[in-house]
Amino acid sequence: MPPEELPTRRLTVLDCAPLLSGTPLDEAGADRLAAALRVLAEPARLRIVSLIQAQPDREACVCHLTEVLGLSQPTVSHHLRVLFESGVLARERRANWVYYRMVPGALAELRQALGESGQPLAGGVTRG
Amino acid sequence: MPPEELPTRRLTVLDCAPLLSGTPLDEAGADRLAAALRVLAEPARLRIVSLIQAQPDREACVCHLTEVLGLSQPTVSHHLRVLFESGVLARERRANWVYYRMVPGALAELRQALGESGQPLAGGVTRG
DNA sequence: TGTCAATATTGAGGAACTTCAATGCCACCC
DNA sequence: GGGTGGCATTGAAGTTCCTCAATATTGACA
Repeated sequence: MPPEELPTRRLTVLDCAPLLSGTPLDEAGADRLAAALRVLAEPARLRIVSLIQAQPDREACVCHLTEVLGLSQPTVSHHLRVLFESGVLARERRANWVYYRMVPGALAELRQALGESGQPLAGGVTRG
Repeated sequence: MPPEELPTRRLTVLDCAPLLSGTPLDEAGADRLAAALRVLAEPARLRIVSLIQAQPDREACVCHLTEVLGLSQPTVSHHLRVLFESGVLARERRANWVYYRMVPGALAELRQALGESGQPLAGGVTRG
């Protein structure tokens, strides 16, 4: 296995119409959006993203995350890989350590796909 | 562990207060948010929400959804149950048919949890 | 070159989930 | 009341996913 870093794959959620727009999702669009949501629909991965954002410099190394999460190092590495390959996190090696940080705009894409489309529905103003 | 500036000794998990300055998710919060995301992280359920929202009157009965989705009736019923019990959909029986429609604000809650522009993953989702 | 620390990968066990056939339940109509 | 149509539930098969032990890989350093 070559020691190269995997290329960052960006989310392609926005190729489909927002969830609450007038045009329904086709099968392919639903599959893509579901895959993007599945990346975050996991407690350990949510905590990883949250922990990274909570750092003063908005980045964290694997050892720190492993310590805080209380999971084994391979498990944390697995989740980081999922987050990296889905385009949520970026990584950079410095000496012995690998630092992960958020990819700007990755979550905003998901929020838009969930219906941030100017539709009046989700504003919560239509109550009673 | 990576080198830190001052103090020289590594902080333990309980000591690392400065590293967690942005109120990261605790375990329970991560579980709740992951459960809420898991409800939508499924192509069939995404299509159901999308199809309902695409109806002129913003509601659909099971038979119509079953027809469009190309899934068996028990499978569609199962997904509708998941969406209903998680608070995404509401249902109402009229004669022989059961109509499902969106619960206003259900998705807005999720979008907020994903970080309404700049505050990612803060706050909580109350539905499990 | 050899050793050590940090991270990645592999493989397996087990839990959770999707799906459908079969069946049960409920409302309507004769 | 009996029959029918629409929907819900049950049970099982197959798949996906999380997790960890074991192992491999990489970079730093003597």
